[in-house]
Amino acid sequence: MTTPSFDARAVEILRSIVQHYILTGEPVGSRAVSKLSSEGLSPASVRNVMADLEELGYLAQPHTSAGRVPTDKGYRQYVDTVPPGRTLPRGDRALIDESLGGAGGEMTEAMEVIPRLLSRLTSQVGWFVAPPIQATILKHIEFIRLHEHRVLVVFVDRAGTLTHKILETDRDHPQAELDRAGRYLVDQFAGQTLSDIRAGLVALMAEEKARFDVLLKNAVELGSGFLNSTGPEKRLVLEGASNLMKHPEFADVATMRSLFETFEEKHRLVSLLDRYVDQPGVQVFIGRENRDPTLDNLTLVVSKYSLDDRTGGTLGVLGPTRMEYERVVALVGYISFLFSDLLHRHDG
Amino acid sequence: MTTPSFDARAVEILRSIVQHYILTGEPVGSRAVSKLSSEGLSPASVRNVMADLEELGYLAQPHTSAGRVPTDKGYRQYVDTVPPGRTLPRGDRALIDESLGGAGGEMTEAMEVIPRLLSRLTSQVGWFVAPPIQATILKHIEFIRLHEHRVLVVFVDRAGTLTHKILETDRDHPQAELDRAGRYLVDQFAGQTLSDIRAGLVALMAEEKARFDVLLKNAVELGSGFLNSTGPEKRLVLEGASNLMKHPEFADVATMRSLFETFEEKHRLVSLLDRYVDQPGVQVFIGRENRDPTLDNLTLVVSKYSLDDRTGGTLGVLGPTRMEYERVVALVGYISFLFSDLLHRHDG
DNA sequence: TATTGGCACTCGCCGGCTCTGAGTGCCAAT
DNA sequence: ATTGGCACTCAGAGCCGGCGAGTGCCAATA
Repeated sequence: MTTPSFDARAVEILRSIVQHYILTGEPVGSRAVSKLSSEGLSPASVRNVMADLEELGYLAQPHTSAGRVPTDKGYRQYVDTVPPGRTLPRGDRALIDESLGGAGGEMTEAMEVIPRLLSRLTSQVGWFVAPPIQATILKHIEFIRLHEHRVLVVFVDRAGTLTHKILETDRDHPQAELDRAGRYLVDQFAGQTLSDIRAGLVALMAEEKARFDVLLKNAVELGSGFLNSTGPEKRLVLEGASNLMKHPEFADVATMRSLFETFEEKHRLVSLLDRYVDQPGVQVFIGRENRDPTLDNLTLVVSKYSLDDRTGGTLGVLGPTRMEYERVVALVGYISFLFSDLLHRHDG
Repeated sequence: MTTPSFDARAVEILRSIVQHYILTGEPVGSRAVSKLSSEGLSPASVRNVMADLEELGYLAQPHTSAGRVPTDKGYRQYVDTVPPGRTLPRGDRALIDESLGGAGGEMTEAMEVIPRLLSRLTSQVGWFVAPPIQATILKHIEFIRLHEHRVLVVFVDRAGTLTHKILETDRDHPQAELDRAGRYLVDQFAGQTLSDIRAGLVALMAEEKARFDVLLKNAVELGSGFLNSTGPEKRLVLEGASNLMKHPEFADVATMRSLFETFEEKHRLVSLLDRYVDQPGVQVFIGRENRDPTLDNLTLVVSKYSLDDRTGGTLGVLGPTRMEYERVVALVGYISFLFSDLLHRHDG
């Protein structure tokens, strides 16, 4: 008994099988590989190699009398060896340039446009995660009186993210006072991150209270009220979930349902996706490689975009493990590059 | 041959069948009805009545050897004759009061809280449509400079709806100028509806241009820029779509998919739901009664909430035709009542 | 020694068959 | 008018057998 080999020919055959399977969705038999593969190998030879590949865990058989299907490990090998070069089709590139051409690199806009774009191009789920709110840099803050004890806080950061929140206040603040408070905070803190501002506010409040004039005191109180209630995360936008139902691998309603339930719990997804914000380049997580069991049959393609040296967010695609890896990776990479560029160009 | 009868007993039997079917989801046979029904009728007698009810279109048989199932018409009869009284369970009411108790009757908040509440209570799709933007009354408008030619407009109406939009401008406006423009518009137009404001702006612009000072001119231009691009509708929020997959009637993936695609085209749904904004009370549209073919197997429960005498929006539930009509109608009615009340109380 | 043609074998899928049981429609008896 | 009785219908589950794609293995080959 010899140990199974994983030589150049095996790699080539694996590549051929993965490509064919991605294309058709049908298990690939030795006959098909023999015809497709450039090297003129007979089905019997191919079978030997395939048996080895299966033993090594790159392929699996749905059942004895069927062809082979790539495993997660098989896909992994494939994406790792595929040249990361210029694999972006012309048409795709044109569409992206057009869609993002009019955009000005603001987060508010990107959160709508980018997931939709990704979803359309790939027929899968496109997603976008905005940077965490603590990392954003104050551009503008505004307090608007709603009723006696309720104030609407509108916060805009330098990247064009819009956040808002309703604050319950102890006493009634007239609008004029709120306007002054907003202006004071902007004068004092514009250009700083929320965590800096939080620190600054704490420092101010630690100073002897008597020295505060009423205005300053109110501004500080309202500001810290906003900061202390970070609120539920609305940083994630998903688009095209129904696309997943097109794919035969999700014919099972039960799987589908648990997947959609996951989509509805956005905060869980956000914390999953935030893990990848520090890695450069386009990352691919295939099937089980995602730690989450609901994503077992899915591949996550992630790319970070950068806001400045320290911070950024992520965007990408979620789809069945059987996806057009080369194209999707190229798409996600290009879009995140373009968006980072937009952000930097307008960051003045 | 006699014409089929639809007397009191038939009504009673129909009611019994509908209730039983709602409960179990299984076709109901004559034996079951005979046991359940208060009148001690034998299965054979019940069969006669059921045959009549089928002939009249209130019932249908999935196949010859199965029990009966209510048709849309059968459900219609049922909801029309069910007493609209106090059918709201204690627990439901408590949960609603608690969830809405902390709320202040602002649209921004309602758009999050209400659909989720409806979805949780019914295990179906909860939805909420904000009033059309033209009907809202200006409370606050704010222009924030993003870059040379891009301005973020934030608009808040009296009911607490927050709208925003990015505007491309011909020239660069410094922030100070934008602040003045915002203040001018608020001073001039606060308390008016957008359509009034539009008319007012047109009137102002019609006046001899020379008489404008620069400030006023800019304010008017920016304001009308905002008004003229109403933008895509984000008035609708849906929650709990995955709940529908729980119901066996949607085991078919194809149906499911076209339904979810409909959910993603929100503007289409909005225009569907806006039709019902003028009718008072809770309305129920069963199956085909919704003109839309994708909603053939679904029931839409709608209630208007009122913002003021003239305007309001709608909220409700979407679920399979087999739903707990009494409870859902009571829920939707109570929530819309409570929310209208909140709106009026805070409208000062 | 690597490759290949041949061949027996496996097994999912499909169509057809039967059996079962729930439920019906109808009729004659009450 | 109601009801017991009875023949009838039909979906669904379970079983069989044929088919065909694809495999593993082995002996023949270059």
